[in-house]
Amino acid sequence: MTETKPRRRTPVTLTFTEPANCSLDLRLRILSRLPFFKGLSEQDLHDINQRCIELGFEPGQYIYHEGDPAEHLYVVAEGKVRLLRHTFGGRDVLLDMLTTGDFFGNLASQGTATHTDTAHALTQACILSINTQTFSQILDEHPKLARKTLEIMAGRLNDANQRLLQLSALPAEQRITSALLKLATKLGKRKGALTLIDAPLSRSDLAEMAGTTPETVSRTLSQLSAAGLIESGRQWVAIEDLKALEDFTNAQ
Amino acid sequence: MTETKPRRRTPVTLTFTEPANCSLDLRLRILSRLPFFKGLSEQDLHDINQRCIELGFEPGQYIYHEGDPAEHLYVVAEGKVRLLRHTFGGRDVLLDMLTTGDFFGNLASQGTATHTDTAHALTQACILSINTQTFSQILDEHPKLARKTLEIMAGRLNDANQRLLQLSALPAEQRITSALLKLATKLGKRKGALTLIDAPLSRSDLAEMAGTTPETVSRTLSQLSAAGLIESGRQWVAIEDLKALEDFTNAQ
DNA sequence: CGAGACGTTGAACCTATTCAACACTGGTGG
DNA sequence: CCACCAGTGTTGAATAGGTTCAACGTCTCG
Repeated sequence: MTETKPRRRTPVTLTFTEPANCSLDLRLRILSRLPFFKGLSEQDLHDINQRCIELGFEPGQYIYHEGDPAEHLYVVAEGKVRLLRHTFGGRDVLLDMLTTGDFFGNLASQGTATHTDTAHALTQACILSINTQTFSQILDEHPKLARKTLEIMAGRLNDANQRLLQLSALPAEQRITSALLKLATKLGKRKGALTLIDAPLSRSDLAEMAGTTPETVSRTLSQLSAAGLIESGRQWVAIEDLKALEDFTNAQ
Repeated sequence: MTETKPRRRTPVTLTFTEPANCSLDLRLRILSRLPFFKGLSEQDLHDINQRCIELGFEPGQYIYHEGDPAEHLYVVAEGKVRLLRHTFGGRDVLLDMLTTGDFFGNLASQGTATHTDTAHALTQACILSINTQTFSQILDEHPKLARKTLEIMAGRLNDANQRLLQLSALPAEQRITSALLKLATKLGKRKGALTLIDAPLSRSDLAEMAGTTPETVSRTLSQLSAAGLIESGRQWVAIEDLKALEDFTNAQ
């Protein structure tokens, strides 16, 4: 197991099971699998399904931009979506990496609203779209879903706060390993002894997550590789030893 | 108007109108004034009021600590509350400064949960406390309140994300002015031409908000004072020219 | 009045950024 | 099919911004 011999081609999954346009029936199956809608009855799901529009995106396409009018809630049915925000200086900050079952967009705010961030398809993606007002009605009709949504939002706020803590207190190295762990938890896929982060992931992406520069990420990953904690190549990172990386991140 | 002559004593309001224990009736009046409960009927408010316990805190007292079991939702009836998180290195990060009408604590998560942050009374404070389960029921009964809560959480997540952006992209100086503006919006009180941040506010508090050190805050405030943008003294800051400070923060 | 917390300022140091040069990969067009 | 080229990644050296450490001044409260 010599980590000095990285794979040639990316080990990241790039296949896509659904065609761009799914049938109502297929969508219903997708919906029923989403953790977000878990606990709802068949009837409820069918009801919600009929109120969705479904969109297909190619890698690199934008779903919406910061400042666009925000009239929809989106749910990832398949694929990965980058949620980011632009700085004045042209740099980007990666707020979240969304995968199957995650929602984004405008939840339920009244009146005219604009998107406060940008959604960007990282891979080919199938996205369900619900009008904000319609979703508001659905929430009113399903207190269970409302509470679930609230819990998810509370969880995201907690994550954001934790990241604030790290940005203001931890050195770059530990912010990077922390980002890796977060991604591994969310997108991790076992590949033998390794845990592969199953999304195309550049040094810049990691830099935007950890609040640093691609150069610093590159240097840090080199060190981590040398220490036998990770393996990485062009557009991919895999973790050798999750436990060791956690210990490293929480050290001090 | 010579800003080289700071006030001797703090101009911050330290009076407290309510005694430690308020009557049910008085509490009802407080509740009806809270923006959080706006739009609910008299009957609903009365109903909620009866399910609240009310607590009094002295300045410096802790309401709960990170890691404590989280069984309650709290609402600030009066006073200021600091919401913070500890780092491993002993440093603190100030997540939010709460004032009348703001809620904090555990919203509605199922099962046993622990607090992920620490709540600390900055001034004398009157806090209403509702059992998490009870509040869950209230949310189910009042979809309007549920949606309002969801909107507030969405707003806080947005704030946190904006702060993440600033921490990773802006220099310390602009993060500090940004923190000042945020505080001025939330706790600002007109004092003639000045906008006073109406809470006891040390250099350390600002440092914990802006992700920097008390020394850097001190240096920066000195510069801002010299530039005629703010006035400050021991435990207080007032803004001379809000517009100019905004321009400064958003420059570049 | 004295003690301790808070605030200011200076100087040395250090981490991470910036700028730059170069290497590798993969896809495209001749 | 191969050569080229743009995007991506690596590494080095100089730089700058902020932290850290330290000393001192000032305010507040008991």
